[in-house]
Amino acid sequence: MKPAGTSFFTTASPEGSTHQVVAHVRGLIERGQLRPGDRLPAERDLAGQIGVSRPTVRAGLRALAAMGVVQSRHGSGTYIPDGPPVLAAEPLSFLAALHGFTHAEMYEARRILEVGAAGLAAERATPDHVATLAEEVANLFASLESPQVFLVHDINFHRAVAGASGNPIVASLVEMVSTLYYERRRRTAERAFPRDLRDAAEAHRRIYQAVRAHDAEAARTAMNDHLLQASAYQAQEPGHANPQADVPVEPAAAGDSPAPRRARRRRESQI
Amino acid sequence: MKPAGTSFFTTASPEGSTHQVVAHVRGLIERGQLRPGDRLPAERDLAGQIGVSRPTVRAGLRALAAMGVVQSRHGSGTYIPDGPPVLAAEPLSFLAALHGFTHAEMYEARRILEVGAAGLAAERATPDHVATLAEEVANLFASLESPQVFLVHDINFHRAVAGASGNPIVASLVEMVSTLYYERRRRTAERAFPRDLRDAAEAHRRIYQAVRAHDAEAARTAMNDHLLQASAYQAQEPGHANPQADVPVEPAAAGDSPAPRRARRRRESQI
DNA sequence: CGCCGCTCAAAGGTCAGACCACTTCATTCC
DNA sequence: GGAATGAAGTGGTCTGACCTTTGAGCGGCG
Repeated sequence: MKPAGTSFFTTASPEGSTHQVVAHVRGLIERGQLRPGDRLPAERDLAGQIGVSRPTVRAGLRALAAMGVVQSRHGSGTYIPDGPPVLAAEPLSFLAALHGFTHAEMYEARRILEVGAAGLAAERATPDHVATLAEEVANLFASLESPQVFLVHDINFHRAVAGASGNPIVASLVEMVSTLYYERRRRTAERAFPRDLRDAAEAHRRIYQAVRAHDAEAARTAMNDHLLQASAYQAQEPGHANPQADVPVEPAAAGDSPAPRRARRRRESQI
Repeated sequence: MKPAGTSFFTTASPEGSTHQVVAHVRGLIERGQLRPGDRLPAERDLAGQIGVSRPTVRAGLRALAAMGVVQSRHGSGTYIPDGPPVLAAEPLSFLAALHGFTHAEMYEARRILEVGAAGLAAERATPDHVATLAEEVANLFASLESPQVFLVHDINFHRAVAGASGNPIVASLVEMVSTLYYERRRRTAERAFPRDLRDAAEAHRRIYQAVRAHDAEAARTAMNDHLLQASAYQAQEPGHANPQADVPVEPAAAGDSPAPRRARRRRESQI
């Protein structure tokens, strides 16, 4: 039996030592010693404070960075992001790739969130919010000739609605889900006809009017109709026109994949 | 190999070397070589494949683990979680701590999601789903005397509704948001009166009936009413009766001398 | 006097090698 | 045949070093 000298009471913590780092940072946040925009102590200092080595600190910070809690700047330090609350979209993106989420499902999730947000926005939008929405509607009508610019204001409008909901959690969720297909929309937007853009602009205007009138039910309906139509429009788009062509190639010849044996098929992927 | 020093464009990657690891794993996932339940190559092998050192691989895997994409088991390997898609709740929890999300906001976000999920469930629930819901309703009525057991079935019921929506993204979001206050509910549940539990069980039964009848509008309304009432019930609860006690005293806390040890006495601010 | 460029400390990023802790499974011994 | 035992294999952590980037201070040049 090897005595293993260093195991006196080192790993006495219930969880991994790296978890201590996350917990420590969490503690700093919860007791208000660390707020958005602040800089964390240097890794070497943090290691001394917590009582672990720097690699362990780095592991914890890496995890926090992946969650979007912190953000490292090479040569400068590690900071807590400033600005409005943001949830990282990458986890959802991975989940989509892993489980083969469909476009329809993503649009549906977005619809639920944005319809709810629109309802809240109608109930609580401040004059400032209303003004922002009005401006973006105007921008939409002003950019019917330029799909790329139109898309920017489209995104801005939906973001503004989420912001007008007054609920930062809802806004974060909307943003996270929306991020998933902005990339895709950027491609389809190029082929949009001005007439379609005009229809979309009109739909946004109806949403805006309902919010301005503080008519929650109308706002919800308008947002729902708008997203249903947008979903249908995207569904008939080419690009992913392989409804059942889900056979993902699988280079069976290559024998360099020793691990997975079974060849179960899964649903269409690609987010 | 590389004599370090001035890179002769070795690191052809635009981003940090650790990002390569994440991208590599993502590639494996997207080309179907890595699916839920599979085990990733060992860290040492992965390091060789990608061409980076093990610490770098570990950093990337740590990030993926924080996102919930992978899951390490000491001594066994790193796996891709099996089962239904799950979004990590920790990022949202940190965001709540950082920006001081209120309970009302969280309940509101949950309400939006679950009301939408209930509507979808009413449209698409299979007989199996309906049966599961019926069973959980029965369990609720059977556990009116035991708040702890009641809570378990309460959670199960809402999870089942989310699952019956047929949309895994919505289910993931519901789960993520719900996780935030299960902890809290566990504490308040202890003080619940049987009469309150009976009311709650009745509310669940109404939701179930609407889903079984495939009446989406009724399901939405029933879920909305239920969550509004639950929110009001929690709002009048004591426990977090420190509305403005979020001033975390002064940092007079003696420095962290050697090791924090078991200082589990942390204040559970919101959550 | 003032602006520009240089220098250097600080901080994050990466690498290398080693050892420990845990799992797993095949072997061996009752 | 079943249980104890041992050896690989794998993630977890540590030590220590070096590089790259950043940013601010400082000195030279105009």
